[in-house]
Amino acid sequence: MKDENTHYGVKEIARRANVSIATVDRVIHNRPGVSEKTKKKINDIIIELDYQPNVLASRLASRKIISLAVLIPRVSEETDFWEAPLRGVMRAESEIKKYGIQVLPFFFDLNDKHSFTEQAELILKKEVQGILLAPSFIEESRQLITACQKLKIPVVFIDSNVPEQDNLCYIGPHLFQSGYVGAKLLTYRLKENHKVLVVNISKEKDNYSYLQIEDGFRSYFKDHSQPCEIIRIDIKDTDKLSVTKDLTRVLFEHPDIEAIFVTNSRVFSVASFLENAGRKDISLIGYDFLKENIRFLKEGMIDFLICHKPEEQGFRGLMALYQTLVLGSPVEKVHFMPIDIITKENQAFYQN
Amino acid sequence: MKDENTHYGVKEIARRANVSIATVDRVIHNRPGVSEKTKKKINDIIIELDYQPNVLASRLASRKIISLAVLIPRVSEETDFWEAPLRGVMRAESEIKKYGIQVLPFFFDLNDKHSFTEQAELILKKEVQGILLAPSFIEESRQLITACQKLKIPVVFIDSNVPEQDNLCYIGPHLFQSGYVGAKLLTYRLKENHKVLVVNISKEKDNYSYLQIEDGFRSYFKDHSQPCEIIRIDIKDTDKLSVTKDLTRVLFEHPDIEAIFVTNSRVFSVASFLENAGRKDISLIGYDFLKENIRFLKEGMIDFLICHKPEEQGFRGLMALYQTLVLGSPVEKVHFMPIDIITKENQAFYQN
DNA sequence: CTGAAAGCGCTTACAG
DNA sequence: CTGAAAGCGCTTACAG
Repeated sequence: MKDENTHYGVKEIARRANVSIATVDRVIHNRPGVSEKTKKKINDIIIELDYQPNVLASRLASRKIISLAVLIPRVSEETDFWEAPLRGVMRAESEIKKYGIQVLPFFFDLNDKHSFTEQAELILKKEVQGILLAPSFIEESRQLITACQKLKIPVVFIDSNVPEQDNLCYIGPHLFQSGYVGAKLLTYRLKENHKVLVVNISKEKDNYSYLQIEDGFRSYFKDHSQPCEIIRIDIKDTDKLSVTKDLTRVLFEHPDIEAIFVTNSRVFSVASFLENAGRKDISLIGYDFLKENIRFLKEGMIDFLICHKPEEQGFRGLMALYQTLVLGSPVEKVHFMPIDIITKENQAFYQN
Repeated sequence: MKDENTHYGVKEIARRANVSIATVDRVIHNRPGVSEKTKKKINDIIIELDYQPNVLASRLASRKIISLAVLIPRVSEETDFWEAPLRGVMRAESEIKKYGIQVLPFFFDLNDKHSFTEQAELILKKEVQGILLAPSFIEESRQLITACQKLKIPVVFIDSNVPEQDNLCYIGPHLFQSGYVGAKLLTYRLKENHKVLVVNISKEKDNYSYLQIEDGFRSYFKDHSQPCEIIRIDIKDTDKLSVTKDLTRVLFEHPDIEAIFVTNSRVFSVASFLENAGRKDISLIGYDFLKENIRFLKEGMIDFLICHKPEEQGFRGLMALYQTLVLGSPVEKVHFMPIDIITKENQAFYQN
């Protein structure tokens, strides 16, 4: 019953090379203590036979546990966004723990750079084999990555990218294009005066993600030479009071604003404001599949949510580490997530 | 180094039950030849220890190959829709073939019921352990499923469901809601007279899928008591001539139609017609991420495509079989796919 | 009805 | 620099 599927194993390689399988094993894993000559002989046979290691057997025999660190923002009362990537990570872990893989989660505070550095140091002490990272703080992330480079620890980015960095890969949104899509959706809701407001609500001064989003947003109008007046506002504090105060002011100055585009997941606080202000005439678009956002989406206060599959980012991020570390197969350097459009009507079936 | 992760195996069960591991194995797999007494004893220990079998070891030791049949429509020149599910199936196979799983693909002709029955019989002869099925022909599918029930072969449906059938699960769209979303999207493009055309292009008389879609589509307007005149047309042949003829007629009778909703993936032929007829003023919505559709989407002839992740349907469908057959873990009876909204702007990042 | 033993394709000490 | 042997947690004949 030998079909074309005949796979040769270490035994056959050893037989052909006239060595023991222990030596074959050494060559396969690049372990020292093999003469160049036998090494070459074995490698040639490996190529000739197109040897594919049996991951099952390998993981079964090796009682080593591979530890992967995950460093992402802590879920705060302010937003439950980071629940989703964590869920994805956990799902990945439960799928691959049978291969002896263990996940060590670390969390930092999005309002505190120091907590990031702190956790990063903790990770380095743990001697993990790979890291999944949300590089929210660019400089601090750069430092961590430099350290990992020296230790040859692969790092995967999710949610946002730090370009020109020697990481394993990035799995997340194409922010520019995402803003572009946002603009397109917004045009569906424009009526006469074509005046829109872009809102960025964030305490973090160093988060440049929204710049790319806003860039894409503005580009849409440029590309389509649509006459559209864009007002913008930065709300530097995330609490209800600040949001209310700032929005009240801008809407007083520009009562003819037709639509609002929020560059991140805090669109719910704008929705809440509009609801209280009785401005249901203003269309609203923002980001992310948060519980609060969905509530306003269902109520009709939010017209569209754009979403980049945060759960899948976590899942795929961890699987990318697994792929290099265990399977030794290559991973794509950049993997953009889809730009999902969520409305009241299709939200029930959305998969993060 | 014994943390809470201590997992007991067959050896420990055997030791505690004072039997050999062969007997434990018999009980685990419900194989005959064990006295009720020892069976009970072993089962009790299994429960007490919360025994989790090691799939790796199990698949490694068992040299049995599990064969799964896939029965889906053949990719025709008319449409490449079924490429995607097949791709998903292949991707699943390459992930799990290391567990000794083999996929046997079978194809039928969507214009020929007989070819379905023929292939179904071939599958039954092959003695496969599971079937992934696109139940395009309802009666014929029912027959196949009845046969599988007797043989205790699990069957997974994708793309469309056959309700009240004892299959393992359904993985596919919620058609009603999908039509509902289509209607919502269409309203974005409506201007004055609110007159829309619903087009169903299909040779198959027995495909009821579009009825559910149309139902959802109409329900949207009912729910929102929007004044909207809905014209409908059935185009019974898929060739260009028929489509042109029928559409020319209906647009002559109703020159004030503002938007067209096509209930399936043949929206490209309507787009092609509109382009040639110079009716770029008419908005167009349809289904599926086909090459031709994307071309028209990019050109702006199609406004929205709705898509239900056909590749993922194939992938998940096969994985569902793997889950029951190999892992023995339960699968959800119905798994609805997201209702994805594709526009010119986000199409580049869409993942089928 | 039950068990001893070999084997799946690897890895891991240990010995030389 | 290299090999013989035991073992990972199961399954599979085979023998009784």
